[in-house]
Order: sequence, then C-alpha cells, then structure tokens
Amino acid sequence: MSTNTITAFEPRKTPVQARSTVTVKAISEATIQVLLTHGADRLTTTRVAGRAGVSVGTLYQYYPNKRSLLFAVFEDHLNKVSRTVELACEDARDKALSEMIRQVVEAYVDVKMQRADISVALYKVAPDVGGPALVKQTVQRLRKAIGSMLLTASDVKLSPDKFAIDLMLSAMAGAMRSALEAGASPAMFRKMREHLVLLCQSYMAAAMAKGA
Amino acid sequence: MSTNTITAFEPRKTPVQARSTVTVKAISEATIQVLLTHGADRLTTTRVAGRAGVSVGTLYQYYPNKRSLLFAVFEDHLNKVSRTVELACEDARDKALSEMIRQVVEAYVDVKMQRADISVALYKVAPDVGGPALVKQTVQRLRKAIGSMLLTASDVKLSPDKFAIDLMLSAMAGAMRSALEAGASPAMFRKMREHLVLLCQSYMAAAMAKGA
Amino acid sequence: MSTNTITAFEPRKTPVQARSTVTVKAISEATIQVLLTHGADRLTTTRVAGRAGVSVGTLYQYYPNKRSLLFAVFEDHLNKVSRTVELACEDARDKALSEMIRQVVEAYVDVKMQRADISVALYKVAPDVGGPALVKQTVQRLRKAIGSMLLTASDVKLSPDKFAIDLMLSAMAGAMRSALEAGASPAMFRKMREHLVLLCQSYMAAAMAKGA
Amino acid sequence: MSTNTITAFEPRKTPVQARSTVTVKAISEATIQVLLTHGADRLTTTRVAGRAGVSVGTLYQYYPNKRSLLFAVFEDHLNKVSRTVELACEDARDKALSEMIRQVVEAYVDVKMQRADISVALYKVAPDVGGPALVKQTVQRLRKAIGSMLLTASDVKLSPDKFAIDLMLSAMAGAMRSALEAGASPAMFRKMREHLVLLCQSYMAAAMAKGA
DNA sequence: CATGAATGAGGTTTCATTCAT
DNA sequence: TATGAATGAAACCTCATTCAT
Repeated sequence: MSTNTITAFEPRKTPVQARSTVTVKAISEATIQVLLTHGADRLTTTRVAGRAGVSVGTLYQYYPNKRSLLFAVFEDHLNKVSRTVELACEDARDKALSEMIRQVVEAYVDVKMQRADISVALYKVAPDVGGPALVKQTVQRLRKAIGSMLLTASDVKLSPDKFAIDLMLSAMAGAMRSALEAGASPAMFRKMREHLVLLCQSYMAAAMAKGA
Repeated sequence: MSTNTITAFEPRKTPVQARSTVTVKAISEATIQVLLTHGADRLTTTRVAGRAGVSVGTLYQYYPNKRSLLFAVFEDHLNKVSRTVELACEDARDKALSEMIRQVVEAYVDVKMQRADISVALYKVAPDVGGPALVKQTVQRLRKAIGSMLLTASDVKLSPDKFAIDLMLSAMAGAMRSALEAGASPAMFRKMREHLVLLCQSYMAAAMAKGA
Repeated sequence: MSTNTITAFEPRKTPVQARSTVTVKAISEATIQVLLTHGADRLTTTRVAGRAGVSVGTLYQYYPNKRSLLFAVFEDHLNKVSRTVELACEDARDKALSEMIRQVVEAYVDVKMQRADISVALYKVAPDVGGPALVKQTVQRLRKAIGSMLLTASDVKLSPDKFAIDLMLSAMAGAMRSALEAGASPAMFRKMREHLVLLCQSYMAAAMAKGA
Repeated sequence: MSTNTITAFEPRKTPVQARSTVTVKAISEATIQVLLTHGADRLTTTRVAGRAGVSVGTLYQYYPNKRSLLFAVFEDHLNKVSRTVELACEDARDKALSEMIRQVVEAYVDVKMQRADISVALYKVAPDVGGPALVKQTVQRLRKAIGSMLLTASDVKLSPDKFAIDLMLSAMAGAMRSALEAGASPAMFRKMREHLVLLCQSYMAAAMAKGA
C-alpha cells in the first residue's frame, strides 16, 4: 500500500444506534488482538471479524475496506495520546520551563507504555495505513498545545520556534519506539523516562537560548 | 510477515562465476528501484526480477525468498550508515566533546540524507523484514564506536553509560525518520542537522554531568 | 509429497448452507473427472475448480490444500469398498467357510470393478496422499468384519488369526490392482474373480488347518 | 505423468568408458538415497546430481529426463528380482510342486526384503514412471520361468495356465507391498514368507487340479 | 441489517531443462 | 565433457471484497 492520502479512510458510517457502537468497538478491539496474536501480515478481515464475533459482511458495513479499519485503530490511539499530552500541557501552564517539559514527557511516555501492546502492533501496520500522514496531524496538534503552554512559562519569556518543538517530539517518539520495539522492561522504561526528560529539558533550554 | 529472527535470511548461494556477481548486484539494485517507483506493497519478486533483467528463477537462486531479498537491501543500507558513523568517530578522537557529537550527528544526518529515497523506502518494509532486530545490531555497533570515541574526549573525563548513547541514537533516528517521511526540503534538513547537533550536545553534556 | 500423517486432511469447513453442500459435492465429482480425463499429474486445483464450475477460492474454502482434496476422494472410495464387503460379511454369516470366502471375494472384486476407473485413478495418487495409511485403516475394518464372520462358519470351528486375514486381503488387493492397471477385459475379470475365490478358499482352508 | 509407453525412457547413452560407468552408478545410487531421505516429491534432478557429486548438466548427459532416471532405477530393481527368481526356478527343476513353489516364493520374498528400502522408495514413484508397464514386462519374464519350471514337476503332470501364474505373482506382489509399506518387522516377514508359501502352494495345487 | 459463500486476480515459489563457458 | 547459471511455465494458495439470501 503506497497511497498516502488521508481521505477515504474514514469509517463508512457514524454509529448512531447502541448496537452499532458495540459492534464497532468489538471490531476495533479485535483488530488489536489479531495484530498482537497473529502479526500484521496475518491480519485478515475475516479473522478480525471472527475474533469480534461478527461476520465479514458486518465488518464491511462499518469500514469500507481493510485500510480504513487499521486507520481507525491508529487514529484512536493517536487521539488518546494527543488528549493525554494536551491535558498535561493544560496542567503545566504557568510553571517553570523544566517542570513543563517534565510533565509533557512523562505524560507521553506513560500513555505509550500503558498500551505498549497497541503501540508495538501499530508500528507494524503504520506504513500500510498512511502512518506518516496521521503522525503529522498529531504533531501539529501537540505542537500547538506545547507551544501555547510554553508561552506561559514562569521563568522564560521567549517561546521556541515550531521547529524545536517538532524536533523534540520526533526525538521522543523515536526513543519510545526503540524501547517499545525492543520490549524494554518496566525498570528500563523508568530510566528512559528520566533520561528523556533530561534530554528534552536540556534541548529546549538550549534551543530557547539560541532562538533568543 | 511476523517472524523476527535474523537467521535464515542469508543469501542462498555465493556466486562463484563472474556472471553471477553481476546478477546479484543487478537484483539488489532493482529491488531498490522497484521500492522507489512502485512502493513497498507493489514490490513483487517477479517485478524485481524483471527490472533486473533476469527471470524470477534466477532471483530465487540467490535469495531463498522475498524477505531475504529485502533483508539484504536493508542490511546493506544499515551497514553503510554504520561504516560512515564509525569513520566519523575515528576522525573525532581526542577532540572536545561537543565537537565529537557534532561530527557524529552530522555524519549520520548526511548519510541518511544522501540516500533519502532508500531510507524512506526501507521504512516501509522494515516491519516485514525483521527491521527492529537489524536496527538493534546497528545500535550495538554504533554504541561501541561512540562509546570508545567518548573516552578520548579532551575536555571531559567521564564517559556516559550505554544507556545515554542508545537514547541519543534512537532520538536521532526518530528525528531523521520524521523529517525523511515528511519529505523535508534541503533547507529544512540543514536546520534539522543544526538543531540535532544542539540536542545531542546538550543531552550528552547533561547526561555526563549527571552520571558524574 | 512425503508426509504420511492422516490428520490435517479433514475438510476445512462444514457446509451449513444448502448451497455449499452442492458445491462440495461438485468439487469432489470434478476431482474424479479430472483424474480420469487428465491423469494424476495434470490434476491441478484450478482445473478441478473449473470443472466443478466454481472458483479456486471456493475449492480452498472446503479443502485446506490439494492433498486433502485427493485424500477425501480416496477415503470415499475406500469407505464404499469397506461398506460393500462388510455387507457381504453380514450376509454370509452362518454359511460354510468356502461360501463365505466366495461372497467376500466376489463382493470385493465387484465393487472395485464397478468403479474400475476410479480405482485406477487412485492408484496413481495414492503415494501422494497417504495411501498406505488409509489402506491400513481399511484393512483393520475389513479384518474385523471378516474375522467375526468366520466365527460363525457352519463347518469350521477354528478362526484363523488376524495374520491370515490380512494376508488374504493384501493378496486380493494385489491381484485386483494388477488386473485393473493392465486394463483387463470383463471376461478376464470374470475369470480372475473365479480364480481369486479359489485362491482365497484354498489358502484359508490351509491356514485354518495349520492354525489348528 | 500419465504416458505409459515404455520407449523414450532408455538412458541416453550406453556407458562405454570407465568413468561414465562410475558416474552412471553414482547417479543411480544417489537417486535411491534421495528417494529414501527426501521422499518422492522432493526428489529433484539437482538434488540427485548433488548427492552423486556431479552437476545437473552431467546428469542430463546420461539421462534425457527425470523420468528416464527413475525408470532406470526401477528397471534395475525389477531385473534383479527377476534374475533371482529365475535362478530359483532353475534350481527347483524336477522337484515336487510344493517344493518348487516354496523356493520361488522364498526367493521372491527374500530379494524384496533385502532391499526393502528400495522397494518402498519405488512404490512411491511407480505411477510417475510407467510402473505398471514395467511390472508387466517382469511378470511376463517370471511367468515364463515359472511355467517352464512347473513342467518339470516330479509329482504333477499338468501345468497350470498362464493365468494362474499371473494371479499367483500379483497376489505375492500385493502381499509384499502391503508388508513393506507397513514397515513390518523381520519376525513378521518370516511369518509372512511362511504363509505366502502356504498360500501359493494351496492355490497352485487347486488351480492345477481344476485345470485338469 | 447480518451472514458467509463465492470470487479471482495476483503473489510466491519450484524445478525440469538448456546452453554458454 | 563437465559445469552451474539462467530460464520461465506453471503450480499452489491467499484474502479483500461482494452480494444473494
């Protein structure tokens, strides 16, 4: 799959009835399960439907095609991550820069960890599903939240440019990905979190000094 | 494809006649071409063979299966990256810490950029080809080179732990990936390179201070 | 094909809708047709599907692979043979030994003859399909039926051991195979049948005398 | 493979030079080895050549195609069987009928047993190689030897018809095949041999009485 | 709405055979 | 003669998707 357009991946219908909602939920859960137990290349629509306890036909009632299914799961996950980080940003307003960074980084690491399984599963399908495009959206969203948070920093007055925020985000994402794919232990994650805080703090400090 | 083992991807036969060396080369070049022009999911063994100007049968004489083919290309690329960074490490011995970091980061960014096309193409096949395992190997190799370089730093006496180096590497990789997948402009890359140097320098400084 | 295990040859799905029952029947009929008209080595799954008027995909919905398809046909045939011989055994209870033998032999020869075409076709695929294992099962079944019949013989009190029955069965099978593969004429078959009765009668008499 | 003609299976050239003879021998031995260790369906010409220590090209210098190779091995084996039984016939001239039968049967069972491995291997390829046709030839040869032997029987004056001999042979073959494919133990084979003698003796006696 | 049987294009892989070296 | 690289037809099998029931 090489198309990168985001359109045409939307679920086919917005579930309005209770039953539909349940079904959609079941299907998306099943998708993750199949991804985890069978791997990306043995994820078939029939298998997902089976796992969800519905027929393939039903699956296609809610998702126009396989990619849209994976896309939806991916999107859900990224939304959750975004929401969590946004909340952390809210919460950190008016604090000192380093504290802000700490909260954001910890929030990010923790959400990813919480659903390490989904994260790992999604890395495998990302290329087939327009991963980069979705990630771009997420980055935009987080950049905005972080940027606006930084403006309230109690100790620094200059906000870094978009660029620095993006770099920080992608560095964080890379570090997490590496750890998740390696199947790091909880202890490792704790250490990683700590170091990642350090990394982001020192970079942001440097970047802002430079930007000034 | 979900297996992650690295073994059993080795090329099938070592070319003994001159003819076959040419063939192998043609096939691996063709693989990259097809990856670039058709995308990961339209890469078929038949297409690769066709592009290489040989028959499928010939392809299978040198690679036991499709994955081994992609694996070989992936491996080549990572080897090239590793070699380049290792050279940079050699070159930076006995210099000051920040200069070391600069050289390493710039070397890394530059190699990836040079073959931006291949890099992007490989991101797409990585999950199908044991990407994480291969990356792990590469990280080990680079960690060693960087660690030993750092010991010779003229201005700092404490070497950071493996952990910090790994984190730096994965952060760098994440940043590059993001930029490459976004199709960043040369100007962007220049800026990125600069910032990534900053990021790594400030993190390493902080990490070593902390470790002390 | 060299595996000989019998398991894992079972049809893949049990038809629940009326439509599929028809399909399954059509496929197994088509298999025999193709076997007869094209020969064992030109039997391809695509050809069978075509002959059955369905698509390959449909074939694979009911049989997990080519072997299972042939296996099923083989099994059907052997079941038919077994049933026929068992009936003959029932029918011959309480008669004299030589009459018993006659009925069993004639029943066997007649069933095989009736479907001489299938028999010959199956000889060709037997090795690829776990033939020996299936035959073993059949032998066990027939041995039991014959053994229990012999116990009721009106003129002889001693039952021969399993061994003698097995030998008789394999000798019969060998004779039939030879005649079928040679494409013997009906006249030949009549003579053969007569002689085979003689052979079995005299052997069984001798074996029972010896066993005594 | 469905052709049944015997022509066109002959080895391509009659080995005249010493080296060729050695090579041909090596290839045919290798064929059996591959048959035994890999099974009929994983017997490839390349594999056989490899095992024989020559290149595929060389193999094709001596055999025009794969079938001719298998055919030759089959033929060798049957020739050996025929020779052995013919010798037994020679040896049994002028003896009593039952003794004659004993010698023939024992000779047959023993040769087959001696190379049980080859026998089993050949059952697997027989259908692909014109087995029935070859067997027919063998039967003709043996029928002749046995028929002429029987004429010298010291105690019976009437020779049975061809038919009875053929039946006896095919019964014997069937019994042996069954035992060999089942992987019977040496003890089983001894018992089988004994019973097979009995079977043939009693049948021949009966057949001759009837023919009279 | 749900079902699941049917579709069939298309992908991977094998292997007998040839022929330039 | 021997070699073994190259060939390519052809086989098996999968799975996203549709549509009659």
